Amino acid sequence: MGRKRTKSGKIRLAEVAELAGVSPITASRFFRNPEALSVAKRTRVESAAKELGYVPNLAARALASHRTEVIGVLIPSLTNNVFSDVLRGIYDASESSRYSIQLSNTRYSILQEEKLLRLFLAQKPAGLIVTGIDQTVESRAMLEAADCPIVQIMEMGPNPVDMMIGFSHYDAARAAIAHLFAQGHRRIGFVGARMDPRVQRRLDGYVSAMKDAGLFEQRLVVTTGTPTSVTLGGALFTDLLAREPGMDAVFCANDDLALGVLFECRRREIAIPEQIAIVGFNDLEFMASAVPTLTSVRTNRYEMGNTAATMLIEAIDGRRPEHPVLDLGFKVVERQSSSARRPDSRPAASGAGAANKMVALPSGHD
Amino acid sequence: MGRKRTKSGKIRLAEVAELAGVSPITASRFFRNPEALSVAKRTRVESAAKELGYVPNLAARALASHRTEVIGVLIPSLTNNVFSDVLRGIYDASESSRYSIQLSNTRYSILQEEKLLRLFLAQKPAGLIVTGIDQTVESRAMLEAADCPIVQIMEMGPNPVDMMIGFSHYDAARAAIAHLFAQGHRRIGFVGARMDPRVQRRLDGYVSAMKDAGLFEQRLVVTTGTPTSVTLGGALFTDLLAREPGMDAVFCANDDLALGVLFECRRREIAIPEQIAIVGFNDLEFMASAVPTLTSVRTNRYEMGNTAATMLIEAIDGRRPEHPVLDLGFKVVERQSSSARRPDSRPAASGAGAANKMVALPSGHD
DNA sequence: AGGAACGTTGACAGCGCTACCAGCACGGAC
DNA sequence: GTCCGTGCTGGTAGCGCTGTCAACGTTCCT
Repeated sequence: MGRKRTKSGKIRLAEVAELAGVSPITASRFFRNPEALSVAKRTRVESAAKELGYVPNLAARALASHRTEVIGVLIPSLTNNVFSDVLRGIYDASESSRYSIQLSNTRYSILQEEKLLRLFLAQKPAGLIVTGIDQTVESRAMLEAADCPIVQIMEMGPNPVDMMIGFSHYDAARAAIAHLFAQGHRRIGFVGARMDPRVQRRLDGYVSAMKDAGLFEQRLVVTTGTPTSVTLGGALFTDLLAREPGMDAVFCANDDLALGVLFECRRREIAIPEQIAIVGFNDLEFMASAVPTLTSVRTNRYEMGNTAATMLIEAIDGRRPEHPVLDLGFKVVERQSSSARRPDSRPAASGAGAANKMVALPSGHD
Repeated sequence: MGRKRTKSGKIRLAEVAELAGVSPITASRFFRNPEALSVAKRTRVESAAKELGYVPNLAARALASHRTEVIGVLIPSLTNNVFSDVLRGIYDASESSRYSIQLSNTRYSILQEEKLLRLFLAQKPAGLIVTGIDQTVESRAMLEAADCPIVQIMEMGPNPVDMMIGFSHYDAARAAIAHLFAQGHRRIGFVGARMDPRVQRRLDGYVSAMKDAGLFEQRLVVTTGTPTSVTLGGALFTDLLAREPGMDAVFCANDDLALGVLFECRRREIAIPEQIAIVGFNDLEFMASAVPTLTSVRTNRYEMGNTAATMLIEAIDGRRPEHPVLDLGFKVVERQSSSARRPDSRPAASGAGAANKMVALPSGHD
């Protein structure tokens, strides 16, 4: 195992400059703004750097320039599939840039978020990506005072701190309920877990759609603060069924819960969608593969992360994006679990997705 | 220009020292090794720092000390559920320390890994967590020359670079097959996707177990390099079934594939486990909730990440862990999908996990 | 009592890089 | 021919912190 070799052997900018026959500051400029050098010196520095295998010391750079090349990302969960897709988008976009990602997990606590935000800001990040629009007053003030670009992701809201990319969870839920109405369902239950602000807004959308139709009843709603899981979906559905045996559809706040409901129905020999229709949220990959295939609301998670990071990097580099506030919308993907038609009990083996029908709905701003 | 006030009135260590009536270096020591100060000065510096709201400048610290407080983590995927659990463990362990996590995604490419490793090492990380034991020769050399502690995670191997925590994928696969043998199954298929080194070793374990029993046949194995998914599980199973209609069990290299097989069986009205038994790998949460509940090999992912980070931090701080090489083992969790008993078709609603039977197997080193 | 041993503290000198501004050569405008 | 702008280059002076090591005061031993 290697031990204590230190500065010795390390190539510094000065060495590169010497080999290239220029001053250190000129060499420095080469790495930050090559255009500013004459072509001759540019090539000399370039080949000197390559020859010596020069790697800049980021700490020294940060110290001297009062700037870092770190993008801070605050997300509420590392386990949730939703965020892993978003993160993948962010990392993919950052890879081709010179910025690196610093990730922190708020665990769905805005107090924790505030703490982490303070920590980030102290390090003068190049940019920041934060989840949602429900920061503490203090966090909000820090964000507004920050001298770096900021992107809020996952949802839309009235007062963006800076840039914003997401969709309306409220509208998405309303669209899901509208779809169920269109299929003739009336007694529609709601199942939700870990009621974070976005799940809450889905519930709000559900409630408003049901009220509009004069069909809302409190007992149709079952929620819990517990983290979501497939098993929990089954348990909550069991509760719901006990309260409201006449229910003819369930809207689940996410796909894990929907899968849990599916399995619970199977256990109870409840026919889907004949007796009960199911609609999930997010459209994770397995929804198209389940038996019966499960209707869900598709959200553009990878694209959201990717676009957010791309926008942020552009803004950092001084090219403000044309649309700093972007609604990525959603799609209600209709599948067997909420189809009025009796689902074919023997579809082609690989045809799980064959019955998909897209219902695209741009999410409007309220 | 002279002594300009630092922009944004940033509090420096010197200010804290002045207010506390000590020298800057003493104040500095307070933050690195409070024990070295007398109690009187310690409290003075502490209150001065709090009063001024001092936040250390990490770039300056890194520059002066030739050291950073960054732990580099190299993982092959951001989407895979397996790694999100590991990551959660790592982040949880790092939160109570002063170290921050720098995450990079190798996308299952050891060449990409080598590139990222070089990048990390140039920044003198405090420690490194790398996935697996299959690095390039060059990467291996860099790791061995690195002057920071290193933990290899996810599996066990003969020549740890430094520390190592994982389990034997080979043994785990053999245990899964042994379980199926014990249930009377003989024609056991293998379904695998994205054949990374660890999946490959599961396949090796399967092959050896089958050969030991004189039951191996190449046509029982279906694999692909494509990324894994539930849908893919169904498709691969379809292939397998076409080749080997007499198959009586399937061992899936991961749980997503197993779920896909479950759905495909449902589509084809194949009874589980009467006609075909299913065993998955990883024991994700939904396995206990499916209908029928699905047997899987439980791996300790969160614990692996958490222990790896904890061990690493201890090593960085000079307290080398007692067991630098740790086998976390695995458990074959037997459920309905591979139970010789006819599964109860109406278990208690919430009793999905009631039929679980643990078969603990420590994974030995070959 | 004298001295060694220990614990605590501070002065100094950078770490490797970049901000700032001055200086230089060149060419076009007058 | 002079002036001045432009483009490029380099010198100076730190950025905020810590490694090193010497110097100090105290305690404990002989």
